[in-house]
Amino acid sequence: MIKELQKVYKPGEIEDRIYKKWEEQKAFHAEIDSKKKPYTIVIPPPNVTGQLHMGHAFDCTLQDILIRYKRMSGYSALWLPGTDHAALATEVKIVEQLKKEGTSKEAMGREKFLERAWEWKETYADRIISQLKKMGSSCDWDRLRFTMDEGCNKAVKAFFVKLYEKGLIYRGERMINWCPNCKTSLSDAEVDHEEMEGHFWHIRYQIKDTSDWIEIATTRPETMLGDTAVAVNPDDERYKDLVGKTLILPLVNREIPVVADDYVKTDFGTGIVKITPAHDPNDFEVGKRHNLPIISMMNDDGTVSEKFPEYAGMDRYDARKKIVKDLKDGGFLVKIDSHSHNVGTCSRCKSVVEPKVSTQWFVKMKPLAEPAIEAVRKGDTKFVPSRFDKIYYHWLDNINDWCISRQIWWGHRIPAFYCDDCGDTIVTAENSPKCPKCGKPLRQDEDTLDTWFSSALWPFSTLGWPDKTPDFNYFYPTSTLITGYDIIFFWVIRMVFSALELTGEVPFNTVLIHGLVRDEQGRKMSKSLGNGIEPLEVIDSYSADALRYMLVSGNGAGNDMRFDEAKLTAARNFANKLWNASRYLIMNLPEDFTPTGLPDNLRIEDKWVISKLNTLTADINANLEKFELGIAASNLYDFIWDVYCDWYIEITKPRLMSENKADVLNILFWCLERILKLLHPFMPFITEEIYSHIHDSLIMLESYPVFDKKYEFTEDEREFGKVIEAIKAIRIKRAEMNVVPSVKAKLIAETENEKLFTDTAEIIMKLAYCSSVTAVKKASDTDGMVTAITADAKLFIPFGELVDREKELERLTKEKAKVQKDIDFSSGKLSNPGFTSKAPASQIEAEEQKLAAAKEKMEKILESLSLLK
RNA sequence: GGGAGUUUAGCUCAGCUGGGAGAGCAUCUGCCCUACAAGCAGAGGGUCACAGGUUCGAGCCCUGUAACUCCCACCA
Repeated sequence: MIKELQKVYKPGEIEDRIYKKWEEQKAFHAEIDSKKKPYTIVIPPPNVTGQLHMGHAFDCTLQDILIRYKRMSGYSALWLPGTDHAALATEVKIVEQLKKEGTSKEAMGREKFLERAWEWKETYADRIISQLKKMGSSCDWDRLRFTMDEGCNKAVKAFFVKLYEKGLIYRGERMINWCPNCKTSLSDAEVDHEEMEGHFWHIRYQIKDTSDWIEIATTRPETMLGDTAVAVNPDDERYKDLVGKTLILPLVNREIPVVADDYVKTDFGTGIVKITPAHDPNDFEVGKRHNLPIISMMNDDGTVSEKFPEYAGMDRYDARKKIVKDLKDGGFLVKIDSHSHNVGTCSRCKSVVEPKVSTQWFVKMKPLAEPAIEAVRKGDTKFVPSRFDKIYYHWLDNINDWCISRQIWWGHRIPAFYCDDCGDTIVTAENSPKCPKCGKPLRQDEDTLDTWFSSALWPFSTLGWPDKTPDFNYFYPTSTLITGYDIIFFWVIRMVFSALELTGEVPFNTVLIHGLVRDEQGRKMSKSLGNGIEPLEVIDSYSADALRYMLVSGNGAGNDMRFDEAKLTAARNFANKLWNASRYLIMNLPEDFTPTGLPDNLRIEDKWVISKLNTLTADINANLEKFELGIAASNLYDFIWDVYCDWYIEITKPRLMSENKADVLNILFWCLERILKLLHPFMPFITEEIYSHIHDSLIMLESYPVFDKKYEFTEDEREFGKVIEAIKAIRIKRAEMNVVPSVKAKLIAETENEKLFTDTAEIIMKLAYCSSVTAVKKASDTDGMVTAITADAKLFIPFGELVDREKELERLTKEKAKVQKDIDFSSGKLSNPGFTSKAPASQIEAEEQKLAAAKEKMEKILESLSLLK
């Protein structure tokens, strides 16, 4: 039953209704089906820290296009959704919120705090899910997951226990990044490096029992409290005698040795370095080599330790000021230079992080990294675009052990237990284990795991691992991972090495990398700049289809894209165009129309459009397979707007108004169906809505069109192209002479191809505003007529009185020159032995055809010129 | 200090394995032609950053230069 479309396209009401319909019919649900091949995408789980931004909108659009395409192409297509607990990021947000309420997590206690966190999670996860739905995401909501749900917890414990048992997880005292504000350790990846203007404080230390001094330079003078040595390069002639001497540390009066170490550069600073093993990773290494004591001068919150009563409890920066002042007063400060240097900051709270020696849990990375490098090298996992494998390799080649323990509450508690009686450490997946020796209850480690420890398992923990579930067996490994280049090293590498370790397979075959969405000035969208654009607001004013189309069209894979209001308008207009084109056909269809497919006797213009649509179908499929979604999107735009609407619909108008229109209706119907299906992954809502007016079934569950040889009409396509060329030539002529469309004129077409022009006379009349078309081999009585020239025809129009002979002469001369250039170019190419001997035959043939066409055109121009004179 | 990306029409950007430069917006001209003025028909506008090289042929491949952007890195 055919149902009319409303006159005005109103996406708002349509989109919500359509989404509900999909959900009600369980259209997103993927079944295990042995007759189908699986295609799996796991969503990069958005953090439950807030709502979705434009980057998420981009990310989920790409995923939805691919999953809809694959679903329609006969795969059992699973898009598995979920959210990430985002341990530290979320905890920081909640702590902020508590602060506003005048309380703190310490005041609340762990249990109450976690209750609060779960409430937070519910709120934000719901919001994120509803936003994903707004975008049209066809996720299998029956399989919705969360990184801290039961299944993920089980996977995390299994992972931890396995690595521990293999000796790949260990606990130890190492130099780590410490955030004094969040009061937790951080991994290297969670530290941002910022260039900051700072100072170089030159301080002098006295050599014991002498009146000699040495001068050192430091950017962090407060750490001198923890100095346990001073180092020089062993090859530095200047300080040869100094090695082995003892110095008196100013203010503290501690005696410290001078040691020789290669780490010190002779050409930087004074060539003498203060060594503070507790507060600098390099110094820590130096300290190890020289057996230096580690003296920590700072508390976990960034205040000075009680060991230094003068400064105890002072914030690190206040202490710095006072220490500098005291050094100055004591005559120890030589000078202060300006110096810009890189400072590590906490990626969550932006505080300056402190290197700190601390007992933490680590993953030994080298043995895990090697197979991960190998997997990409072998091509088991491919990056698209391929250049991104460099980031991947670079990170893995230089990887250090991964600090996984965090001193926060929101997250997976580390499955390690300690017996206070016998001092044993037990790592187990059990919930309340007893000490195997003394049988006493054990104390669980207070710390939680880095959030990436659980997201590393996402592609398989969500499918049931560690159990061999039917889902896991069928849908794993997943097919394509889609994510931004900014989290390759956070997430992608961790998924690859954990998958290889735990499942023995790569987690996905392809990683499709996309860029960032920037604002209209090209800046990164961020909260602090306030330049973020809300996807929901865009959807309200332009529709989700338009947003999706805007995000995906015309941008190169892996490149950043600029948010562009004009592009959004264009996308909205495109949707509107499709709406109206569909509405036009539907209103011409009888209510009881039943399509009978393409008729047997197709006209040349029908074959033209069918053949072009067939080629488009091939191109779209090919581009989607290559992940060239942007190209596929613009291919569709061009075909729908230009070929289908502006040409074919216009061409068929006369036939549609005639008595015998069953054939043309069927052809138009066939084209529209195919167009809607091809476009559906890109603009799911509008295509589904239109489809519902011509069919009872869901378009999203129909088959995706594929190229079919029987719809290929190369010859007719080319022939009809000549008619189009003639129509364009006449239109140009009329435009030049300012003849309005309402003024029709007789047309005489002088051509070798009379039949073509006779057969298409009606079309030419309509589109080139003619009252009649006469095709002849040789025209007579054309004196004073206007001529439009194509390679295949000379077109005469009786606008003699409108012709300015001078102008016409000028125009023809110009065109002659242009065609002459073509002839020169082509014949030059063809007479070049290099070209004719080396170029492919098809290329040469094409060039010959071009030359012939240009020559024919030239003849006609010359003829017209001679008539004018 | 290493690495990557970008540089194409006034603006924002496409351009797949090398075969006479494209789109949208903007500008100009003319159109309500019974789907669409969120539209239709036309027009103008580019030494494809620069310099070399490879090739019969380069926006595309190679080398170098410049500008901008980003990522990584423990020079105190």
